[in-house]
Amino acid sequence: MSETLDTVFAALADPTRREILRMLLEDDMAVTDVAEPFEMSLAAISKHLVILTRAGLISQEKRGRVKWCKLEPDALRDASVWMQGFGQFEPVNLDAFERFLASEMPKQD
Amino acid sequence: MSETLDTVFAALADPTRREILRMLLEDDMAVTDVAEPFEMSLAAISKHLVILTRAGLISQEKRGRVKWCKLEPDALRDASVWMQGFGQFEPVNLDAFERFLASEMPKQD
DNA sequence: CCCATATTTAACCATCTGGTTGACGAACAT
DNA sequence: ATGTTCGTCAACCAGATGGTTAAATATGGG
Repeated sequence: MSETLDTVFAALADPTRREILRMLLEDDMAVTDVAEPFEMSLAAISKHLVILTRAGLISQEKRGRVKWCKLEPDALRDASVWMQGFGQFEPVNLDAFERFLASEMPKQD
Repeated sequence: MSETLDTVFAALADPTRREILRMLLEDDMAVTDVAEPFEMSLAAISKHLVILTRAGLISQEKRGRVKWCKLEPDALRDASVWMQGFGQFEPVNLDAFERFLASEMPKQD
C-alpha cells in the first residue's frame, strides 16, 4: 500500500543521509560539495543520494557537468502525518482525528 | 549524535511494524494476539517487537505467562521534531489527512 | 585533440535484516 | 506429574545495506 513510507523512513534511518538533508536545507548543492564534509568516498555519497532521490526526499538536476541536489521536503508530509497519528494517543476514533484536524487547521500559513 | 533517530526511523521503515503500532493504538495486546493477523511465525513477530522495544516505541510487561505490549508514542517526539525542522511543508492538508484515515481503516480485499 | 573535473557503475566485502524451523523455559491447569 | 499455552532463543538462509577501490562515462576547457 504505502511503499512510500517504507522508503522514506528507511532513507531517514541513516545519520549520513539526515545530515545531507540538513545541509540541503540551507541551499542546493552539487554532489561533490555534498560529499566534501564526509569522510567517505564520493561513490558512497552518490549511493546515499540515490536512496534519498528514490524516497523523493531530494531531486537532482544536471546542469553541465554538475548535478545539483535540491531538498524536496514535501516527501516528508506523508511520514509526518503518519507519525502525528500517534501523537494523539488514546483512542483512534474519529474524535481524535477531529481534534487533530482542529489543531492543524488554523496554521494554514 | 542521536542514535535514537536511527533506531526509531529504522523501526518505522517496516510495514509489519507500522501495522503493529497501529494495532497497539487501539489497546494493549499480548504478543500472541499481536501475531494473530499476520501470516508469519510468532518468532518473527517476537523479533519485530524487540526492534520496536529497542526503539522505545513500545514497552513490554510480563504478567503471568502473558507479555503485554503497550504503545509508547512519546518515542516519536524526537523524530517528529526532527522532521518538523524541514517544516517548509506546511501543515497537513485534507488530502494527506484522508490518506491517514484510510491507512487506519482495516485492510480490505 | 588531450586533459582535468564531475559523477556513476562495477565488483567486491562485511554486516544487518527479515524470515524460517525446532528446541527450550516459564507459567498455568488438571 | 503431565501436559498445554506463551514466548524466546539458536541456527540457518536469502537478500539488502553501507562501505571500499577501480574503471567508465559525460562535460567543459585549453
